[in-house]
Amino acid sequence: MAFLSSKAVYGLAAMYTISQATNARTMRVKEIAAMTHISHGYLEQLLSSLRKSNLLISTRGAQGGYKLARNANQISVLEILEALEGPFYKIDGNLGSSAILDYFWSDIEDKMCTLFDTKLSELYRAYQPYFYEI
Amino acid sequence: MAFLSSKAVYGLAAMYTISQATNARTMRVKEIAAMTHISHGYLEQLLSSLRKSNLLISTRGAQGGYKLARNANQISVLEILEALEGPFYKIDGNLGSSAILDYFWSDIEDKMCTLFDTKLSELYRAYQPYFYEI
DNA sequence: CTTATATCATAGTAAAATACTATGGTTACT
DNA sequence: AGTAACCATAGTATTTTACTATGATATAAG
Repeated sequence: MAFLSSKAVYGLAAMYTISQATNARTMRVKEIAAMTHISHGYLEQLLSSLRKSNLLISTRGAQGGYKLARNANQISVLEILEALEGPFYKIDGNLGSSAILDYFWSDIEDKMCTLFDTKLSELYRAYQPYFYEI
Repeated sequence: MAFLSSKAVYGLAAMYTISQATNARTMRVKEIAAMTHISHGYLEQLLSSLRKSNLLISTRGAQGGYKLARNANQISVLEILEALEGPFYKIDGNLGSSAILDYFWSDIEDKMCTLFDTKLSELYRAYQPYFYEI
């Protein structure tokens, strides 16, 4: 049971890569693809979705590319996931439902959102310490 | 983005229904299907998976049916989900990976497991209070 | 003004997963 | 023997996934 598609993992990898660009310079799809090992054509589609969700700004033509639309501390992982896979929801309707289970699932839904409420800028800070423990 | 399939929701609904049976009596698929509004044929498949994962015990023939294999306080929601959808994992391989993001995703994986580490017996107790608040 | 370099938009597609239905077999109580 | 249940497997329409392919459009540089 994969709880995420590669789209989500790719998307976060791309966003993280762009967020690490020096001086917030624009990065070309080709560069991002090389760094993340995501296929160029597919990556273009993902970045396009992220742009349409106002998480990225693009410049066309030579010397063009992508950069973050907002500061990395104002973009959450949840926003990235939802931009690529649509808003979080359990499943359609109240399948096999009972009131108790409806409360349980809606509680899970809330906690899932909380789980992914991490800002792009926090990733490096939060997980960097692990490197020194090994 | 549905973070769960109907299989998981159906499966928990069925397990919860069985757990609520008086005196731990066996319940027929037909009964469970009627109570949960899950198609009889499909439900049979789900219950079969749950039995193969040692969460249910079945009796064949007339007066047969299903009952919990263990006490409801020894069966977690996570076990039910994994019985139906296979073990939790992010996605295959290290797609678009960086060390930072690998740590992030494995952290998420742990937290997801914690999230679903609720026992069947706790569902009623944990969510019952909400009924009095409305 | 042309050319090279980018993104942008859309269509197609193979493979897998989902959510079932259908059919017949096996077991066990009466 | 008959009937009521679970058991096992196969089939299937629909949707999603993870791409590839093609060409259009915009912009900077020469």
